[in-house]
Amino acid sequence: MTKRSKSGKPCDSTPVKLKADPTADEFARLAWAVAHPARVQIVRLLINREACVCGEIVDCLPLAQSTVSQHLKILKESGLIQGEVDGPKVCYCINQQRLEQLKKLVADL
Amino acid sequence: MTKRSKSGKPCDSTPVKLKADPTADEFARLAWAVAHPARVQIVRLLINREACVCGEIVDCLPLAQSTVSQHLKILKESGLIQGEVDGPKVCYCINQQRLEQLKKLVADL
DNA sequence: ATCGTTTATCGTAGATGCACGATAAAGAGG
DNA sequence: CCTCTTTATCGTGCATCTACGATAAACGAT
Repeated sequence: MTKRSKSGKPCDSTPVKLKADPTADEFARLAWAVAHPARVQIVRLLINREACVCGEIVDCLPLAQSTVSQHLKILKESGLIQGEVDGPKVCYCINQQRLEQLKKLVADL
Repeated sequence: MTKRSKSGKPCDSTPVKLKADPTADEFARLAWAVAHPARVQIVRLLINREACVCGEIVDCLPLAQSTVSQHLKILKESGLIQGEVDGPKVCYCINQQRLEQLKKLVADL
């Protein structure tokens, strides 16, 4: 039942159910954040600092302002980006730490 | 005239919309494939075990066989895994090339 | 205070995802 | 032939995503 170091079988058929893996959940959460073309483009825009204010991002995408705002909210909830209020505008930027976490999770696959 | 004239052709700047980015679409496609905890676990399982028949994967997850089969189908359609028929069973394995593509896309963010 | 700008949220409609059980399809073996 | 095993697919219910326009909220400027 516990981990065993069998040395013979190439395909160990230990019938162990994978428990709810917090790492898998976190992975899925981050992956899901960038699982839409618009969100990928937003993330890239912010990484390259080609845009940061919400309005600029809206102008770069062929989507309505409300739709972009929804995508920004999803990205913000995932932790990948964060917004800072600047007067009536909101300036978004990448959360580098979170981005690195995503990169590490994928690289360690 | 709150809106920019569209009937006439002023030389005013058209906002630079991002063209449909095939890379972003591809990125989103691959990210979507691993945007669910069960699929993350399946991918990890296949990476660590080299190959597994469908039944073993089902035994490892707290999901119905039909549900697992759906997840396998999604992963297969993304190209991340591939299945090989072996008698009545189907042996799944990672598509290393596709996995590397995902890693590169994320690493190059 | 009022106006104009900027952004978030609401409400809605259609599409899709996810889970399950039931059933079909394919092959091995008696 | 029939039966068992294994996997894929079907059908369904429920939830969520995605898109939009309309509206609210926050803020600077007049």
